[in-house]
Amino acid sequence: MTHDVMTVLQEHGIQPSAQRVAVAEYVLHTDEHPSADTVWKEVQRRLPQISRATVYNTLNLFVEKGLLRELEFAAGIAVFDSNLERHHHFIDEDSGRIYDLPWSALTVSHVEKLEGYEVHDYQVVVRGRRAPRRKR
Amino acid sequence: MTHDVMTVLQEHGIQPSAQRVAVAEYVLHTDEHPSADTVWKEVQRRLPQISRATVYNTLNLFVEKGLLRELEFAAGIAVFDSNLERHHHFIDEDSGRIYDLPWSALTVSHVEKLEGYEVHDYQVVVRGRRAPRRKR
DNA sequence: TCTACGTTTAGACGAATTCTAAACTCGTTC
DNA sequence: GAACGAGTTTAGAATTCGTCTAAACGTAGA
Repeated sequence: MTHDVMTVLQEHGIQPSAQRVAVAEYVLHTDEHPSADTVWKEVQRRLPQISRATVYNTLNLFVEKGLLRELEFAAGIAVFDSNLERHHHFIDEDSGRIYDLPWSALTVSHVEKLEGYEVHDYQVVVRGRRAPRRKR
Repeated sequence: MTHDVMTVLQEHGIQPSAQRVAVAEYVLHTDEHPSADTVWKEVQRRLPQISRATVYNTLNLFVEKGLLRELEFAAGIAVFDSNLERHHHFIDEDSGRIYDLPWSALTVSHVEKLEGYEVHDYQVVVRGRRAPRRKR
């Protein structure tokens, strides 16, 4: 298991220190979606002396190296929307800006009958770049 | 314009103070999706003495009164995902927990040919409740 | 005018995250 | 094997976003 993780790190060009292995071990073997602080607390149970900064650095490194993804829609700050109609969202990867997409622009199938889930609402989050020279 | 906004506030049962009008004016007439702090900074340009707490209170009041929506996917904390395969997400409204939905569970149509946008990635974000008594 | 209630304010507070500078590790060179 | 240097980790300070508090303020109605 530990060995696996070391290989994965190396394959991504990450020097496998003890701390990084411990973080990777936790983060790659959970199907939860832990926050950075949760990762810190969990990893501390195995490696009590690990510092918070290391965990944050490591997670950011993993994201940078493609080992992990930061959840696209976890913006980190509260964002407000004066458009009360249902609509989807487009996130510009360059600027981080969020644009509205009309509800009718996209269609999602099967969403109401998801097995095991009671659906109250949904939307599509699209990421990319606003194409140049097009009227808005 | 100011008059418009005052009417809107009153229609939502909000006492229209100078500060609230200024916030409403900015927030209802932008198609950006400003963060609370951005709103504060913008409104300060018109009303330099306005305090941060007022802006936050006002925004929350507007959300409560249905004038504004807080963006559903702004989780407030960075969350990481070790599942690098494409997948959708389900957010449990009770617990705030995030679950993965297999990519094949949902289909989105028209997304690749969105006019004016260069699409790199997309996903569906579903909110609701996990249905009781179902195997995961 | 007086009262009462709602509103605004500055600043303290707290949580999440980043920054900084020093200390540590470890492989390489002399 | 001592000295070096690059990379890594550390504690704690700093920053940022957001909430809370208590006092001051404003204003509508008796």
